[in-house]
Amino acid sequence: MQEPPQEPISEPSASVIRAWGRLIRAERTVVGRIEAEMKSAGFPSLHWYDVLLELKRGPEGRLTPREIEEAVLFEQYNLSRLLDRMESEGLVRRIPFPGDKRRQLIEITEEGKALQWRMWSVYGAAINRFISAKLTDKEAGQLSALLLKLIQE
Amino acid sequence: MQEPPQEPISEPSASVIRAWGRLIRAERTVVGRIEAEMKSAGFPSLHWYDVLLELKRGPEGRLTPREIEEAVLFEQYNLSRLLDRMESEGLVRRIPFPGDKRRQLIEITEEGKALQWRMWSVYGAAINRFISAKLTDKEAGQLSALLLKLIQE
DNA sequence: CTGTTTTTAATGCAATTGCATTGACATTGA
DNA sequence: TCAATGTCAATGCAATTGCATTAAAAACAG
Repeated sequence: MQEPPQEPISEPSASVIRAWGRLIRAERTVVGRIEAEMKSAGFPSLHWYDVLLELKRGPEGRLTPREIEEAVLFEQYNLSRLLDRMESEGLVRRIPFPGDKRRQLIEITEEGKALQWRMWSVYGAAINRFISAKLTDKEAGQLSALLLKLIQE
Repeated sequence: MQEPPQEPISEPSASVIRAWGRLIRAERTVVGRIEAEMKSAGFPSLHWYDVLLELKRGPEGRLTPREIEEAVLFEQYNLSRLLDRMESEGLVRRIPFPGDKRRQLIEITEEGKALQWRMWSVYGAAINRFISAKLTDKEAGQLSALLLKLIQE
């Protein structure tokens, strides 16, 4: 078996590799802890919260699925089905998009707003416990700035 | 409907909330980009890579499932099934744990080592493109230090 | 010892996610 | 105008993940 000629690989630096590993690990750790709190308080997952919050912030509590998708970085098909479930729980409703029959508007219901509010009391407390307790405000600012660089472009 | 008396909620600070949002978003963004590269190069997901790398580092290329679990933060049942799939691809094998019939040792095969190596050439390049290109080494070090604080305790 | 508790890994079944495709409509360009 | 292309959302089906439980073995307590 003949190996194809190998490109010379320029290794990422040790500090970059370490940062990458920590990013993965920190995300899993903190999400895991917070999700566990949400679940034990009887709430659905943070994905539901993300959608509810985006909608609540949107004009008249409405966004198109595309807009939600971009805001929360879900796959189109996953969002489509998540909205099915949320609609069947009465948290959102689908309404026609004026002037374009392909699109639709997702509107948060009063029940949806109420759930977002109730979830926040647990979610905010969890963020305090798992983030505020670990970082000063200044450090949080530094972290934000660094992560922003990763997101950009 | 009578609301139960509400605890006074101490809101997380704006900078903490922003850092938290960015952590989620940065992780999704970078994982998404890197996973896409791995997939288009015909490789399995990074979860497979994580397991292969841990095993390769372990003594004689062997670890117990518990050890892997702790290293990569997967759920026990997910790891159990992931190992099934990896075993059926010939990447790892399960061998008895001497002196404890509950446990087992997972051993990476030559094929597993080869796959880890081939994946790294793509993975490392992706890390370069999506992280090294965005952060200096110094910034990567700062990021690591901040994320470490989140993981600890 | 022997019964109880704990640890380790697997598994049945439900829920979710991923992949590929489809259907409906809108937009573009000759 | 109308064919070709692009956009938006849904869906069939496979793969994976989550949840609850189980089985087997080890550790522990009296």
